[in-house]
Amino acid sequence: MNRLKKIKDDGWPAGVKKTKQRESVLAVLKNSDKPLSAMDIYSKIEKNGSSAWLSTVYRILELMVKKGVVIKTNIMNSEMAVYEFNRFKHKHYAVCMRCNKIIIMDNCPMDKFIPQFKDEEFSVIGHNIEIFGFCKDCK
Amino acid sequence: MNRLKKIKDDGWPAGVKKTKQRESVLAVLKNSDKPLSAMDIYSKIEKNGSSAWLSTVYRILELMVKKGVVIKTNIMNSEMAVYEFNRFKHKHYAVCMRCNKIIIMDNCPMDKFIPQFKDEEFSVIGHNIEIFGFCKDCK
DNA sequence: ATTACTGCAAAGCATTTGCAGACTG
DNA sequence: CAGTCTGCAAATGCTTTGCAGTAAT
Repeated sequence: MNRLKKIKDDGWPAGVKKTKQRESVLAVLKNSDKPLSAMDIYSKIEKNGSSAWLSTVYRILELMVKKGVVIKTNIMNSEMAVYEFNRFKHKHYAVCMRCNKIIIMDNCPMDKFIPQFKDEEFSVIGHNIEIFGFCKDCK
Repeated sequence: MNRLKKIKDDGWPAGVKKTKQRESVLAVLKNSDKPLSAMDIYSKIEKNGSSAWLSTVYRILELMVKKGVVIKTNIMNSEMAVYEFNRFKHKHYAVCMRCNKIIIMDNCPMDKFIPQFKDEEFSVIGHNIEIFGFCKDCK
């Protein structure tokens, strides 16, 4: 894995110029254990004393997703995408229907599951799973 | 189930006025075996010789979702929501990563699965599952 | 020096909202 | 006839794009 050094040992994607803004975005994502929206990332960068225009944040995120360093998701059909640092760990989230808290699920229902399709052949590459309900504070 | 007659025998939600536009929207959804976007629905209504302004379609969909007659989903993190008539059948979709074809999956990985959470209690209400890969025409 | 990246402004797209007139029960 | 729903227009919120100046290798 990682034989071609697509991602360098320090976690920086190969062939990508280092700039203050890019380092800020990646640092914010590395320091978070929850997925963040572009706006969240923008705010945290400002709070850290740095700066990066919102459109720049979007461009950086798009690049990092393409490089495989960052994962983009839409949680609970929200209109806002969230991004997280790719730690190459397989995981899923449970989302509280009242407070939107995100809880990491430790096991995966797809582990021993063979999907069955109606008529069609289909080669499975991956899956998204999202559980919803109420967290202990909300119910 | 349906003891309180929240949904009438003809499939119309109780206490909801019948209008030309609402009947058109629901008819389009009933006649489709795939989830449709608001725009799809709008186009199909026009094609049928009726009409309903796009914002009206959105308002009707929102109402029908609230009444439990329609299900809203965001497939493959697309920015566009899709809607389907609620046939009260539990199912999941597989989506082709190239042509976006939607294929219905016949079994559900959550059937015999007990989720485990890190630290937190969580009462599960439901789940979304989405499989992605390539359909037989695309690979 | 050359090429790529960012600030900034403005556009884009799906969806929502406000209002006055039209329609349903 | 009272109250709700719709057409229409305009606003919204997230995200993308174009361009000219700035910075990285």
